[in-house]
Amino acid sequence: MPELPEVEIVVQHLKAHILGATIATLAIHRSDMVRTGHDLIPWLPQATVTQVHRIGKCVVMTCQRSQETRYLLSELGMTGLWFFKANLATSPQHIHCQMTLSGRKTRELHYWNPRRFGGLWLFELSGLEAFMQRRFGPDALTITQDAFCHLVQTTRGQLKAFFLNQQRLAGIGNIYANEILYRANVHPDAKGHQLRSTSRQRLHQTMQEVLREAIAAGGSSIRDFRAPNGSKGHFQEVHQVYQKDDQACLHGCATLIQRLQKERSSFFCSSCQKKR
DNA sequence: CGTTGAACCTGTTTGC
DNA sequence: TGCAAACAGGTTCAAC
Repeated sequence: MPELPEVEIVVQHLKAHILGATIATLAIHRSDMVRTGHDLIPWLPQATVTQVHRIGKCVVMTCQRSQETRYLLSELGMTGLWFFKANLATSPQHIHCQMTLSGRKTRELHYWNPRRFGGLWLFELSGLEAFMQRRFGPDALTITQDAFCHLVQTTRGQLKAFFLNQQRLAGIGNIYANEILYRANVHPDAKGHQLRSTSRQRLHQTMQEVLREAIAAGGSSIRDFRAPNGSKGHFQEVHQVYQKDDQACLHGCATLIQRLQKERSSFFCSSCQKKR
């Protein structure tokens, strides 16, 4: 479910509500959701959350106790969310981790994830750095135009696949890949290295515009996505192509939006989106 | 090294 | 109505 804008919303809410809070208790209901660092679970109680930030589509909470620092990284997968109240989770049996907190108004945190894609990782600094290096390319929201254009130029495959590959560029998923390519007038099957320089630059500009607008709108709530307080995002209301197959292109041409492939489909306008 | 496609899981929607 | 198949925003891993 959550791509960069949704994870950013989750991080904003966590920052506002639990920064400076101390973890009082921690309960793991499904230990297989903890992918790495089981030995660090007993360390967490009495640690204070000193930082919350986003890496690609992951949420990282920095935890401090005495002079030691550890990191709780969570990946949300397709259906994962953090909630401030257990009753915000529509199926309580899929809450896999619960914390109680002290020192702030918000006293609970619940990790809910019905499909169980994603999970929790507990790291020391070296482990976190190795994980980041292995998994993530530069962040889509902050990458410079030059660095982005270089990535595109060195991509032999289709641009849609490039956007989904987190090792090349971190943060974009299927919704935003489709929306960005449409707004930039670039065909999803266009080969990266065949794109003209102006198209590469426009793609970078459009990508960051779309991401910023989506964050400002609270993200996209297609079916499950909710912020930790239960509120929905609104960016789905202005999606132009995602799941709009057979609807008229909004650029004013008479073409209908097409859908390519059954799963993780590309949605695009064959008149407006060019392969170069 | 870069790219592709199947596998992983549960819940909801679609179609017969 | 009931059941099965198709599909959903995610990553991983093997194979090319």
